[in-house]
Amino acid sequence: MSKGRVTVVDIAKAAGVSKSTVSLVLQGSPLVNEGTRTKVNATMRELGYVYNRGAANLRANAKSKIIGVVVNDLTNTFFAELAVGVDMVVQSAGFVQFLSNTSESIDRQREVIASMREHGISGLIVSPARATEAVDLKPVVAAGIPVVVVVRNVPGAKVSSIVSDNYAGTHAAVEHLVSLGHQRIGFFGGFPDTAVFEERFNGFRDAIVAAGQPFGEDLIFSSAPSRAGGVDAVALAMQGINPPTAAVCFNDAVAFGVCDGLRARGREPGRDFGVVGFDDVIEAKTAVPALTTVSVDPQGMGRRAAQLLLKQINAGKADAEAITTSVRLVVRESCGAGQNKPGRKTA
Amino acid sequence: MSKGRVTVVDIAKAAGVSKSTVSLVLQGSPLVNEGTRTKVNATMRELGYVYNRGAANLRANAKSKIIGVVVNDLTNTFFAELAVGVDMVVQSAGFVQFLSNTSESIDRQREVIASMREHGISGLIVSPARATEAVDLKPVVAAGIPVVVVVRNVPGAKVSSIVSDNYAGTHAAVEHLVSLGHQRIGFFGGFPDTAVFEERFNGFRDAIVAAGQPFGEDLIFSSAPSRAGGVDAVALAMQGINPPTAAVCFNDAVAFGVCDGLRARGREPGRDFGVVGFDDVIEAKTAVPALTTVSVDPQGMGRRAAQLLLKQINAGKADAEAITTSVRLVVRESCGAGQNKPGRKTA
DNA sequence: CCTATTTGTTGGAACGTTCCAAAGATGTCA
DNA sequence: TGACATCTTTGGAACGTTCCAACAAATAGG
Repeated sequence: MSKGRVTVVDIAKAAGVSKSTVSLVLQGSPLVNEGTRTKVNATMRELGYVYNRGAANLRANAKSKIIGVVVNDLTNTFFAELAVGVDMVVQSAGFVQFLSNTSESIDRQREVIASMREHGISGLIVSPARATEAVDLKPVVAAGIPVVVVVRNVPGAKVSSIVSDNYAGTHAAVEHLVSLGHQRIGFFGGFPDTAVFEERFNGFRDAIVAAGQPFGEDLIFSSAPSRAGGVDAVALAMQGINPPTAAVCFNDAVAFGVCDGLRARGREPGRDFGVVGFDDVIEAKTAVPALTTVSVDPQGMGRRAAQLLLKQINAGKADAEAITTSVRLVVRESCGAGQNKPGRKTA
Repeated sequence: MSKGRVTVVDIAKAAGVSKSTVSLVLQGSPLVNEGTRTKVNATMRELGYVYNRGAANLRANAKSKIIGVVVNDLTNTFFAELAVGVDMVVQSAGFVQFLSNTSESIDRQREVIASMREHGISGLIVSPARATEAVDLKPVVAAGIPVVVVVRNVPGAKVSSIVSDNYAGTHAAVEHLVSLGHQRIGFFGGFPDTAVFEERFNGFRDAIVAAGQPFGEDLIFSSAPSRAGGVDAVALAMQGINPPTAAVCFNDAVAFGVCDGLRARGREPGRDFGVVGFDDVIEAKTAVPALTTVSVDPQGMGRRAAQLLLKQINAGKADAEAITTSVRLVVRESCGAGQNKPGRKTA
């Protein structure tokens, strides 16, 4: 087993050429004679040669073909999809992905980023843990490693970012509910300590005002941004004196929880109460009722992030680029508008 | 930026010692003088030194501290959780995780495994893509790299495996439904082309027979192992002449789909029809009704897999070990047994 | 026949670490 | 004082690759 691995020198010796020639073959150089090439290739196959990228990366200017991906919560479908999107393009560009999960722990995040640097990543995609600050990314960008943050922005960091148009999303959601005749729409779920919350909430508030409806604190039902949180938010909302008739939710998880909570109270989402989510996770279209939601396409976002990163890696230098991806309201059934159902298809 | 990175020699020069001493400090050797150590450490911090693992791994006998993780479908919560479990223990053992998603593509799987080998992983955990054969893992184990397969077994491969006790799981599910008085129980979802299906199905069939109930092909409602598939299975089941009154589902995704399908037909899962899932994904406990299911704890499974792998890595040699993790029926509401639950609604 | 040019091939140095054998200090004992 | 032991430090050789400069052989142009 641990008897020395097969190296280029072994191949060279066996094939009767020099290690330089083997190296040339390895890189598909046009300089080598066709006959030599096939002979070397045959020998490699025969001896079971495995390329040693570590050794190759050692050379001064070598690029490592490793890109680091850090997500804050892999168990959330949204981020898992994001990672899959990244993996797709990264993989087909011949790179490989170092993926780590931080579980929203900023210490963990620091550790994994440090570890990734030691392994010589040539680019980093990170969906930052809560409370991530510019200083956390500073050393990486100082080392000239391109960084792309996704989903959540990091204020003050000179890095590229790809976030969805949160403001426009909730704005559109409110407009739609208003057009269905709702007079009292609440904002359900999430905690007001993140940039994402702020953006989504602002879109909500401005749209309410723009529709000429009264806006007040009593329309906000804060809770954990999870399914369980959605249940809590409904409980909160329904005990009020003048409960809302529709909810714009912080994300799809909350929206599902809101549906659960409504049913537990004998009210059917879509028929008795309008529910709109945010993210368009895969379950959204198969749930009953199918969830009306703001579509974000996490996988596409992952792909875009990876493309942007690869572009920067190849360009050699990384000018910070801030992209907000446009979102789209996907009308299904949970808002109560699903009458004319037959053809609403998503890409 | 790309002006040469800081190396041990730079540190050595700046601190007035030899590179060997710096190396000793790096490894926390007790041989170095306390004063020297602090001076070197200070210099490292000052110059912004980053350890180069690639170079270190180059030495003949070096262990890479990288472990590869390959999953067949990261967008499925089950596997995402599994990956998180692995990450946890791997991370805290000072290793780092190379994670890749194969999307059930065997070609992709071959590629990523090859790529991982080139990066010198010192262990591999894989949840094999469908139709993976022993030969796909052969080169890896031949290279003396410990391999642990999870979730799905690979027949004939001389590697360790951790799979859940599928047979016992569905067996227990049936027993429970029988104890609730069901006389006609169906097996919903999944395609009979995988070992997992076979095991779960066998547990189901044997339990039906053991309960003295008639077993026939008309109790099987095959479909995609997804939420959408669950809806299809219900459609299939309900058009029969003598439809079942309860379902043991291939997995939780199917079970959720079955609930959706039932509702779409005006029947309430838990009250009018018993539903039992398999996996116990996170959503299972918060769904309405909460899903009765066979708990597999994917995260725990990931942790165990990682522990086993690390053990083998440290032991130097890997004796194949086949572990089946025990499962547990978690009784919630969807089976109709939740009578004594405080919040239960009847009409 | 001599010089260029093209086509393949090649040794050796370099990359950043670890590890070994050995060497300087310093102290201890007889 | 000499012989040892202990503590700390140190050059240099590896590890498996890439790349450069050089070279051999064959072809072409004058």
